[in-house]
Amino acid sequence: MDKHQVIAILGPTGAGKSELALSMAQKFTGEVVNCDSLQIYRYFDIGTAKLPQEARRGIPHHLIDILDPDQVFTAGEYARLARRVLDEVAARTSLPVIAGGTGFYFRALVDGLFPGPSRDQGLRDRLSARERRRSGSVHRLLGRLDAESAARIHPHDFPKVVRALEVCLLTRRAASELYRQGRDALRGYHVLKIGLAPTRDQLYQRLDQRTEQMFHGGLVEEVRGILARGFPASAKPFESHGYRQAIQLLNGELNLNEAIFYAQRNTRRYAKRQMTWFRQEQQMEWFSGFGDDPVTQQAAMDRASRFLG
RNA sequence: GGACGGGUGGCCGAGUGGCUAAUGGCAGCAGACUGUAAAUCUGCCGCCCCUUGCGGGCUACGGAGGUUCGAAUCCUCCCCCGUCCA
Repeated sequence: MDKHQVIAILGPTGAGKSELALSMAQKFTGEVVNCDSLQIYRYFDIGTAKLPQEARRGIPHHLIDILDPDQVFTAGEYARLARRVLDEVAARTSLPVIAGGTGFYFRALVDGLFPGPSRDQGLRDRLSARERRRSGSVHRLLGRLDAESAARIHPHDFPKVVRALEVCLLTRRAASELYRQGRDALRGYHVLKIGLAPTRDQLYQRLDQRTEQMFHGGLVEEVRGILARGFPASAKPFESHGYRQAIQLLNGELNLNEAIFYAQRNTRRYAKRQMTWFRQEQQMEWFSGFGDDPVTQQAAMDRASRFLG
């Protein structure tokens, strides 16, 4: 059975994924499929380093600007949408080029999630209330229902404790047991995973610069505009580095220098986490350097050619 | 010249006789991650040693002495920094 081909450009933020993906799509008549959990949102442009429409050289970009900032979105949701996009792109014999740094979304797309229930806000509210009453009680409850998950998840990691418990309560089975049933992996595609790995010093330097530029280039105004549209400061995407500090700046909790400092720091930490994540990703083909560097780009292009050829 | 305040591990900064290799933050390193993941969480972080568990050794709180069973913590002198008075 013949499979379609997909190229994925992965790596830490600021590594030049968007640029490389764009070049790839252009060269191999492809279309870019976003795999970034924040570029999914409308109006979040500057802080997410979203490629402006004018810079896309006419190449179609998918899964960007498809959600309002107050809409709840999940990895499962992403996987469903992305798979549909992949099928559509492939159907018109175009090459899907996935680009993004959200490793979890990418894994949900390619490896799949376990067949479990969706999130249940009501249940979560109740669990949160319970936790507030007695700290640690939710983890203890998980221990009774699913000792294996409880042992694996740190008691302090509340979000993960809640999800495991949610699965247990909704399915009346242990989450760890359900995990063993496997994941619904992507079928019908060969995926070439290209990882961008610039040196850390250079990456951090670029990130620091970029972050500062965001603040001088309208990030705060962008945030003000989003709020003016009626979206609450409590919206999920505002919890991300850069945006969080912009909100705090607007609230007078930070001055500009502090906001930049914290945004830079958190961005660096994020990049580090991404590297940790992608290091564990199977079958990655790593390229040193930035995706917008001609040498790196050429090397990646050559690899892609062999993959497609 | 005089009066105060201060010199602590890469940085900031607690600590004011033993429980202190020394709270905490920053920086750094490593890791986890199965439906809000740019989120959330964990570990290491003076040096060396059996990679053996709360193990052992060495060097550490400006410098040099001293008091003490024991000092980053007390005393003396010296050096440096800051503020003020001259």
